Amino acid sequence: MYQFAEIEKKWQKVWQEQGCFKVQKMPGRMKYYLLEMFPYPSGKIHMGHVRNYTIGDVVARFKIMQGYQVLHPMGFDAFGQPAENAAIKNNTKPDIWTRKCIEWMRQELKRMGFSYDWDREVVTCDKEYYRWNQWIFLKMFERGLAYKKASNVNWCPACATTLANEEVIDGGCWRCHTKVEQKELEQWYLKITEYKERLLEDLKLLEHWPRRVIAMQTNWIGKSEGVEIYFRLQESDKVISVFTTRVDTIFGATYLVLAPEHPSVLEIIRGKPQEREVLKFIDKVAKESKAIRAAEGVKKEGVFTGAYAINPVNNEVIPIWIADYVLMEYGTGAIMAVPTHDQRDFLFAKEHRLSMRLVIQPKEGMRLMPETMTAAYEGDGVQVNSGQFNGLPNQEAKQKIAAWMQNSGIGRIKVHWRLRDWLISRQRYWGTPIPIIYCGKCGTAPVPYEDLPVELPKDAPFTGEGGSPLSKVEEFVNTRCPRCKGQALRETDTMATFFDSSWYFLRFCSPHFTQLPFDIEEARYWMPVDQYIGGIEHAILHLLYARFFTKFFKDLGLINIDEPFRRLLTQGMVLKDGQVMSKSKGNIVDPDSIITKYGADTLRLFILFAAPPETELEWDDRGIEGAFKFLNRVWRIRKNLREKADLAVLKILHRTIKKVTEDFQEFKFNTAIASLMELTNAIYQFGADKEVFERLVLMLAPIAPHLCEELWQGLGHQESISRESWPVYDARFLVDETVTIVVQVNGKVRAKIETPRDTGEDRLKELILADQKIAALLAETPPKKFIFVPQKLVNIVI
RNA sequence: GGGCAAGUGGCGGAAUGGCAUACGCACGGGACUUAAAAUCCCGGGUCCGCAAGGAUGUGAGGGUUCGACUCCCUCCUUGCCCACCA
Repeated sequence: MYQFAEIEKKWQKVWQEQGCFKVQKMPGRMKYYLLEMFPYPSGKIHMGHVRNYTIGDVVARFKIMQGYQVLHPMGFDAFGQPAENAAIKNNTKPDIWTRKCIEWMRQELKRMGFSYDWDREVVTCDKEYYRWNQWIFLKMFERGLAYKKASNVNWCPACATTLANEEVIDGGCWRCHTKVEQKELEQWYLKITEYKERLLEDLKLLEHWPRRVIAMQTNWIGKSEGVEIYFRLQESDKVISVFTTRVDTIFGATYLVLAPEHPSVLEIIRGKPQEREVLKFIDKVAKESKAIRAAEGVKKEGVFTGAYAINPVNNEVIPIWIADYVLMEYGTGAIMAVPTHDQRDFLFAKEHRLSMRLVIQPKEGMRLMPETMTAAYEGDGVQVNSGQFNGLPNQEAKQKIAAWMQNSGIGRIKVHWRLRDWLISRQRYWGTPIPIIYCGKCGTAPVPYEDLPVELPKDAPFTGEGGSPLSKVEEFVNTRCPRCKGQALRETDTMATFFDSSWYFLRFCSPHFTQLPFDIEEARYWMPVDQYIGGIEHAILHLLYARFFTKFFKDLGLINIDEPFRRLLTQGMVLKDGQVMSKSKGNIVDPDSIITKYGADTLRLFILFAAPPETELEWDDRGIEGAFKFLNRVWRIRKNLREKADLAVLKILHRTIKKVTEDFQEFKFNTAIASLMELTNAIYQFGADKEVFERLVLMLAPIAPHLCEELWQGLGHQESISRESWPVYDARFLVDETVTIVVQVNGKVRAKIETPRDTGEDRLKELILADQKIAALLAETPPKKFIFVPQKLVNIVI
């Protein structure tokens, strides 16, 4: 058994003392920026971190050996609510608690042997970092991209703070799952919608992103093309606009439905007999939160308003209803209902006995009739009951109707987006103060750049409930107006922490730069990130925000790239007994205890070997034993080297170099390790000389760096193995003089014959027919056809 | 309801049009040992057979092909994301 504890400690010290992984830009040399999503400093690393960072570390070390300048930094996403909660619980301060956690985590990361340039560490709660959050905010404010508005916002009562749309999951808070309420508040927003076209369009540039992440972002941005249609009221000139993506069904609109919150509702019902009933219904819906409205799903309640509108395409008079299934947040808050071709409208119409008209007849199958339909027909077909558009395929009619409506002024072709502006105000203490001052005389004023940072006070009386903690710190709140120098008040909300992580990858390029968020020259060299690695849970929020910030920096002229992350790898989760490791399930395996028992190299090896990076990984205590056994097996080779290696082993060696190099490039670590194991098995069978063994050690080094450093030194080398060149294969060893030809009869393997490589088809045929087994099979039924796959296979059809 | 993945031995997984189950775990056998552990070597899809060998086999059913885990169609199951989105 090799002494992993000693060896690992020894080499970690050497790496640190020699500054092995410090990196500087070197113009003219190929760079490689490898980034793993930085952690929230919870205090302990978990297997998810181990997996994420091990994958990254292997790639970083591999690229260094291939001769790249590799930027591989690490930092801490240190602001956020858990620090406040922990501080309350442990009767300490978020600052102290966070710094202690960072200290522990840094030690654990070092114990894993990761090749970070620790000189570049970035901690977001340092004022040298968050001052640039404030700087960025002010730049956005100047350009109208940061603005304050009052609106109904998502409010988590447990966290006592607002939430972005992106942070509401199934109607609950993304962090504590408490039911989210709606609250009218004045809050700061970032105008991400200004960038919606580019955020959508540039997804096309991301060829090396997982398709599903692209799909999720596309979905989230939610572009839909349709027509806004103007319906005039029967009794006045007032107009109700509706948005539809199915303008081909406009002739089938038999009523309108407004959201209960629609601003026109009160006017429409005024003085009507239905007024009282409608008000009652609105009141009832208002009490229900959005989450409940969505959750109850199928139930579609509504009432008639007593008013009528005119369908502009055929001047038909149709009733106006209000219903809870129409949402004010989407479209215009009003819809045209086409019960025959929309399932929700169909259910509602059946329930309230509203009329239906078929306008699209399927091309094949039964002819539909509204009276006998049991569900809406949402597929394609041919227009009927649609005036001059009758007989057209509906997809074609869609284009023509839209153009016609636009020309006659009864509608307008319009694009609707689902993406909303990003709410960044948080009523919490542990975050970046928003650099804004309110003056009674001058109004809202940005903090002058020279006054940055607006420092977060060390002390604030926070309890986790009621209002922004900073509002209670008088020396923070009270200030002077930058314009009139009179008494003024500071903004007391802090920024959402997703702001911090939206540009940290740029800060890593020049972490100590004092003139700007980052040094333009450094960023020009290092950016974009060549490979980004992290969890799928950030597929929307973080990655969308980071893309937004990058485009903003481009507009500021600070960088000249459109997208921050060239390639993205989303690693799978680590499971135990088929479930995600979690405290509540009690199935956590602590990386620390594994390192103590087997060493970091074994842990690294196992986590790469057990599954491909993108799939879920099932933790297996016995599997880790196997990984440990393999490393010991490699360790023992050093004592049994021969003078000269067997040709068989050389062939396998060169095949392995080819395979491992290719696999590393594609992040197929599990199969790369499998071939290293095969090579090891071959060495046990045939023996190896020093050169063969050295190349095995070089290939294993990115995976098990400590063990390989020790072996490398033992083989007589002075330099760290991490700076050695990656081995190259010699193609001459890959070619054999003879090949094994698989002989199939009707697709079934019946024989294998060994022949010289260059055997011609005629000669091969002779050899095959001479084979006893094949001859026996062909005796009864003569062959119809021979199919030759050169140097591989022959299939005989009989 | 929409979108995207995935389904292969007892288990993790390999093979993406050409020998299904590489590599590892677990299991069985052997060597070494007084013995055990460790180590080294060998064997394992399933069914029939002492064996040689044969049949069968990648969620189910169909198709394309000389040949399909791989491509196409239908269905089932599981996971993830979005969702009264008009």
